Amino acid sequence: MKDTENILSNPRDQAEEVRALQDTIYVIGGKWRLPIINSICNGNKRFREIERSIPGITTRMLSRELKEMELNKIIKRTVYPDSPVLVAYESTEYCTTFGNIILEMIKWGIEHRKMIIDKD
Amino acid sequence: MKDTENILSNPRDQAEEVRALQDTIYVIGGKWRLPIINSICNGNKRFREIERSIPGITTRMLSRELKEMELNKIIKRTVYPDSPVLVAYESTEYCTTFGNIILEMIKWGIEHRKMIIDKD
DNA sequence: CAGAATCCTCGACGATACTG
DNA sequence: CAGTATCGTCGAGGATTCTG
Repeated sequence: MKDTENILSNPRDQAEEVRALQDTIYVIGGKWRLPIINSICNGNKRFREIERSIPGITTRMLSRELKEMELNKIIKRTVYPDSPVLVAYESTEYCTTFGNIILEMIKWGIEHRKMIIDKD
Repeated sequence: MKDTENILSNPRDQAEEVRALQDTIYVIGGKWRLPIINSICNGNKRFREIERSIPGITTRMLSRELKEMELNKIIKRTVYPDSPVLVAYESTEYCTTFGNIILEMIKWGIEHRKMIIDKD
């Protein structure tokens, strides 16, 4: 099984990797999923709080995404029926599995910004 | 500066992180960027070769993305003017900076698929 | 082989206003 | 506060055909 000429993993592995990559992109695709997950993982719980923590997002998009993410068990939504309606969003275990991806993306974004500045 | 009640980093850091995250999403957003980068980093060089390595992509999208990624110095395009036109795409250093993100996303995708199977 | 040209669809996303 | 309801746009992406 030696294949010194080819550094690459075999075609089957490659095919599996592309699929895995595409699956992931499908799940966390779009502009808002990851920022929302990140915000909630950072401890933001209230709707307006999350909203304010993500530049550019609208209530409509936040509402939509939260709803679907709740269905997919990515987050947990709890209503406390006190006087002023209180709702809290919290991360689930599932939610935390995105941690490394988010970390790497934040790292990249910071490095990228440095690069841009250096170039000017 | 002790703040034992708050595990979170301070608001300024959080704001920077969201921005970084959004920057990254902007750069690698869409269905095709990362799969293409991945394919090229895996050693695929020819147009049809890359195309075949990415399930679902059309020549139109591949063409569009490659063109823009060349402009952004994410990849390098070389034409060898031999008898049958030969073109080779190669990764640049810049291209490799996405490595960790892609790796984490592949990991996640593979784990995710396992989960789905176990649940059935 | 390596694409360009065309035409088209549809859904992600935005803006704004309103509700309990 | 925590959303819902409407309306609208625009561009990512798809399907197909054609070219050197």
